[in-house]
Amino acid sequence: MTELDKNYSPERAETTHYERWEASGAFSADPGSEQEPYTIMMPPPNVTGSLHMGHALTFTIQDVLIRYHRMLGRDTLWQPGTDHAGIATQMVVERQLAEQEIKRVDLGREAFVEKVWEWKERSGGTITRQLRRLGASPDWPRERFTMDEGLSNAVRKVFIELHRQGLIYRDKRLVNWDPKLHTAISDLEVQQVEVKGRLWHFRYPLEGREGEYIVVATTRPETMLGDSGVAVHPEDARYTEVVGACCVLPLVGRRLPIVADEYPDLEAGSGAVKMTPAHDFNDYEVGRRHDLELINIFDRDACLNDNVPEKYRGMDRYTARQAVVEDMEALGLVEKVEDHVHSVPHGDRSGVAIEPWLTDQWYVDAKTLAKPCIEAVEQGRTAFVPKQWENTFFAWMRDIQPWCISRQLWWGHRIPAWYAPDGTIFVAEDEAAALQAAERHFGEAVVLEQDPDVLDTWFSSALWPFSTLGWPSEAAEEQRFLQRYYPGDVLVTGFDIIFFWVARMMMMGLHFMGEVPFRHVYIHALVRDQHGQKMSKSKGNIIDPLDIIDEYGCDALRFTLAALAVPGRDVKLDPARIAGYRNFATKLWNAARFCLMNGAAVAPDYDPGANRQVLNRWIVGKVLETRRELDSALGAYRLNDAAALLYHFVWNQFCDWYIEFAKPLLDSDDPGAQAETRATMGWAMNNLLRLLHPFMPYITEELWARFKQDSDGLLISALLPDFDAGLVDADAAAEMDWVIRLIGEVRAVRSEANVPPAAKIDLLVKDAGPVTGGRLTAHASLIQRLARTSGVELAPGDLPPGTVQIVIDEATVALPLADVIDISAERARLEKEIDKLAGEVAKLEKKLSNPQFLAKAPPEVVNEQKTRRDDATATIDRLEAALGRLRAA
RNA sequence: GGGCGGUUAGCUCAGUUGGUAGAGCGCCUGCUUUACACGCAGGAUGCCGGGAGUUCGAGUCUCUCACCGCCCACCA
Repeated sequence: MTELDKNYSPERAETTHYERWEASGAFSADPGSEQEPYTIMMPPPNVTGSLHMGHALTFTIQDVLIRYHRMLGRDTLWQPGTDHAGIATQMVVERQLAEQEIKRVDLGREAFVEKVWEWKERSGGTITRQLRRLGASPDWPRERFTMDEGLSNAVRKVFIELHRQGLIYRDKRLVNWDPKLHTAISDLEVQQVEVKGRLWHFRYPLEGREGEYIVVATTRPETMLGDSGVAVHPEDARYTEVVGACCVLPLVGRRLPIVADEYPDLEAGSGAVKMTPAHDFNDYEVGRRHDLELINIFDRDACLNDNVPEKYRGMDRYTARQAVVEDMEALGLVEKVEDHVHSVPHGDRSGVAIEPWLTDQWYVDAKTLAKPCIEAVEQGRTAFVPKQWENTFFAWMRDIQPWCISRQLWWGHRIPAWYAPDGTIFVAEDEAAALQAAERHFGEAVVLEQDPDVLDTWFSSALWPFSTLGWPSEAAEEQRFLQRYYPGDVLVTGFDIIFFWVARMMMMGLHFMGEVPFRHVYIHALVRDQHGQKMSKSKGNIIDPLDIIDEYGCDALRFTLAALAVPGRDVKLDPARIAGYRNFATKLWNAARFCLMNGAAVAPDYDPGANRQVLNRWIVGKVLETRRELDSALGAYRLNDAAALLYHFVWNQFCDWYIEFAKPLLDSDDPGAQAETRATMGWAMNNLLRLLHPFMPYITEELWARFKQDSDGLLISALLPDFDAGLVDADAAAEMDWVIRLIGEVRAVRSEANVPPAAKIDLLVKDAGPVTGGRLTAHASLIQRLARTSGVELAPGDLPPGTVQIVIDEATVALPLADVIDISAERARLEKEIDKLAGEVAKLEKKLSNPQFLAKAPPEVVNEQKTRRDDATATIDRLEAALGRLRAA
């Protein structure tokens, strides 16, 4: 056996095992397998991305689940890939070009897209390389990119189909326009930002009534240049008289009808609202009801266009705001100005205020597609974990708005629509098909122009669960793949993209595959810093997972994230915790080192059921029980419970007790016991490594080579041990628990009574409980070693006076310490213990004397309380007796 | 305005069907106990945010109040 170094070195393990895993084919799904498949669709990170803590959490969770199911023998598919991330990627490349003073428009569309592809080839692999550093084990040969040919086919096919079904349509309506990026964005890409602004109260002169005004309030004075009406509430007595009349728009001179509409709030502002239907979503609706004119006053940069008086043309919206206010003031038409805090919609990518703008865009009829999704979740065909997210999902889906899917960008899936000179639209697979359709339509060939826009990135992501599996290819192999791996078992993701992505995958999956895309949606939380602050560059509190891996090792990071991944709660990442789990890795390493130093190894003919030593029978049962508890924790996506379980088993059972107890047996001159213990220890380590592997793949793989049987390959491909109830020995467990308690008590006495550490003492045991007769002698060496005693014997008769006594259930153990210790300290210890128990007895007595309790509580609970009281009372008696004997000294 | 989550040991947090309050880190006291000081042994610390209710019994269920956080909508 090779000696191990004193400490585990993560770098070495992390640089050797990944390639071996990958080369072994362990990551790959096997469609020919007899085993049941287990599928996770990896949420494709942005191709521009680099690994942050949120990624580390989500991919660790997924990798734990995948490795665990792989070790259950399932045929696992973890489908990896990246997202082309339309706006994000286009911005990255534009920024790089800007450094060379090249502009996108100068390059032209084709050349620019070519540049983006070049960038992708050069730099797009960062995130997947970093995923490898995290130890993630997806099926890399199946890696997909949302702009791959196959996935692009899927996008076109879906677009064409939905269009044919009337579920995709072109419409002219107000959109969220990003004046910096020059594109429409969806409602979800809009962030509300609190802004300290002002509320200007303007006087609009009433037509034909000298000196009379209607006062309107606005936060955006510049939009008045596009006003086409004023609205008041029909029940607003202040204005009944002017409804139907007109006022005159200052600076412009336009006549504005005053209309009555339910929209204005009687309480707010002046009660009268200026209407700018072309630049405000609410005004747009009011305008439609009252046939108000739509006056578009902005160009695509949100600068004023020719529909405003000459002096304002070309100004940007903020300059215009100032100019309008000044001019209104000059006219004496500003009634008052108030400070006003309100939210202003901003583009989440550009960070500038979005402008509602009237344009032609493509929309998905989300309302229709959402219906089956709502039903599917109601019926539990897809279940959210934790369940409370279903409410969020329902709320959004039930009130869903049309989804604007066209983007005025160059990087993305070009919309498969062509326009004839007369505006007729032909949606088709490609230009040739469109031309053909046009020719049929017009009876002659016409020139077509393709829609210049691309699709929202989330459109292609919505197809991910089936487009990555080969849909819509008719090829037999891909059909079989799709059949086998759709729907997936679980989707693991953060709550922030439930709407962006989860909902849309549900829509597309149900519509095109006729079945939900996944059975479970496991929603994990955000990773925050140790004080609960969101990590952000501006706060400077970012913890980079790669730095953590360098400092503590990948396994420590993974184990930490798993241990903190409580369903439904945010993850607060405390570096002290990571160090703690790094220590855990070291502990495991040294336990293994001890095993090796003592010749522990898996013996080919070893049968755990044939163990004769109680200690060995005990640990075998414990290992298997741990396996079973691991199942129930992971089955409920409780990775934190699973991690805690393994941590405590390894440290507080295996290391603290089993290894310590094994020492005398390993030193023993009974060759049978020695051999059995070596073999059991090897078996236990072998299985512990399996249980830990999903969480700590590197260190376990590193150690595996030393604890596996020759025929075993890599740990990643090993199976978890089978649970066998026959190997769980309850008697052995009771016996070992008793011995552990005894040692604990002796240690406590020694410590509290200030017995010098080097002093060896004798133990006399009366009524040794489960450890009867010769069994006590069998454990004597364990007890001696761990409690630092010189001998352990059964007391022939009554316990002698002048001894310190320990009470464990029915047993009393005497330590002849009277001359070594501080008697008063010992007396205090016993009295304290008696007090504690007396308090408990009092509480139990009160409960047990309550007739209501006796009548209504279930009998087993009553009995339990009685037993507890009786035990405590008996223990008090023995403690009192011990106290008496101490006094007699 | 609508909804969700949180408030448990000094800190960060577990506590799944109501039935003796837990972990990690930190703290205190000991320890060259030949796997491990990234260690070992022992110890202290909680009216489980306030109030009310249901129940034989509430950290756990209901209502309410307070504070913190998040999501959605709106903000003329």
